Amino acid sequence: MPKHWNRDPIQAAYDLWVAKGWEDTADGMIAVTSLLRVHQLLMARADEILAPVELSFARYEVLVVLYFNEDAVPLSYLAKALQLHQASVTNLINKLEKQGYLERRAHPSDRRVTLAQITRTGRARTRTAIRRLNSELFSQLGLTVEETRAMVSIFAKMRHAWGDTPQDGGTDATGALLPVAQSTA
Amino acid sequence: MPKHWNRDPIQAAYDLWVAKGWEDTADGMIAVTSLLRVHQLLMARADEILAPVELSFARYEVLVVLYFNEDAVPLSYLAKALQLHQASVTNLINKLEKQGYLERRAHPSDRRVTLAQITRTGRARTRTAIRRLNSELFSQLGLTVEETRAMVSIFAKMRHAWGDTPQDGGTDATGALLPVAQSTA
DNA sequence: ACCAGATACTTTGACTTCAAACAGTATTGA
DNA sequence: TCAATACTGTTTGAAGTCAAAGTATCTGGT
Repeated sequence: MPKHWNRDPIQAAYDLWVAKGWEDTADGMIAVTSLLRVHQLLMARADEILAPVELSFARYEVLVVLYFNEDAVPLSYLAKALQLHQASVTNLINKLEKQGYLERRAHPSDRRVTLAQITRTGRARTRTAIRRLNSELFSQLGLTVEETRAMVSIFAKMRHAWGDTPQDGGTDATGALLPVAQSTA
Repeated sequence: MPKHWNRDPIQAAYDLWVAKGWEDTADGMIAVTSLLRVHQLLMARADEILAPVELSFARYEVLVVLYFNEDAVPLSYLAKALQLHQASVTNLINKLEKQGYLERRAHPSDRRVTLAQITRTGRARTRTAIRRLNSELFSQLGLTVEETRAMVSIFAKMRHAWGDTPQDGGTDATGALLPVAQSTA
């Protein structure tokens, strides 16, 4: 085989950055770049695993929230829980309702609110989806437990550094790493 | 690992998994979940930083490839380099051409091929974009150099485990993916 | 030389996301 | 009371992604 083997593109990018005199940001650059690549692979695999269950990962996430809430929840709650735009939630709910995995309900006292209630079919689908993801994705990352936890730990630090505060205004920093920036007044 | 104070949603998810008896996959689950969240934050920030330059991160990535290739490159090369679908490349190239940051060229010998050539304006934009990302994103991850490199290392191991081989059929899996360069130019 | 199959790109359509504008409902305060 | 403001959800439109089908061109085997 020819000797100009194809190098890891990410390593190549690192060298380019250094060659341009940006060695001080080269580590961060490839960190972001490889995160994007891993995300791409992860999502492709997840959608592949969920395809037989007729779910995308986005719709799976909605169902999981409902699965763990026996009561119907407001759509606005889903937007906060999943950190999605309201319009995205409306869109996902439309699809899932059309599939028969959930139903819209009226809020008993506040007529602005629409509630989402998972159906029996939805429950069954979600169970299957979770089982499949557990066995084919979450346990197959190719990492040791230590590495996995190290990664989660680093992500937690990043989230806190970026002011990714837990939902509504809690002042306590989860990782106790950094004070939570007072984002969004 | 902290306990159950005001819900970091990801920690809460971990507890749910354990409560269901899935403790063996709970680590992988929150690893995937927090990766998605960090990706979400990262992309939002990147697009925010690039907005004044009238670029999205997706279009920025195309320009960076062209920026480091003085010669025009085939669109199919971009698809491989960025791991994108051909149709996505066509779409991005259309936008960038409309913005005047690149031009389509004919391949001298193979008339199937379309080449993309960055323009002077495109070069200037790319330089600005890189400068902004370097100073406002890549160097602001909120991590130490050691943590950043550890993260890259773990990503490399994941990509390797998932068969994310460099480009076209490179069969040699030397340790190129493992340790992050010890730079020190 | 010629035709079958590969390659390169574009087009069309589905999906997911956000932003902005809109409509209906609740809350607040003057 | 009632008008200004806030909140909830939907609609519409733009961006980006993929899959599948279509067009044009090249290549290879006979």
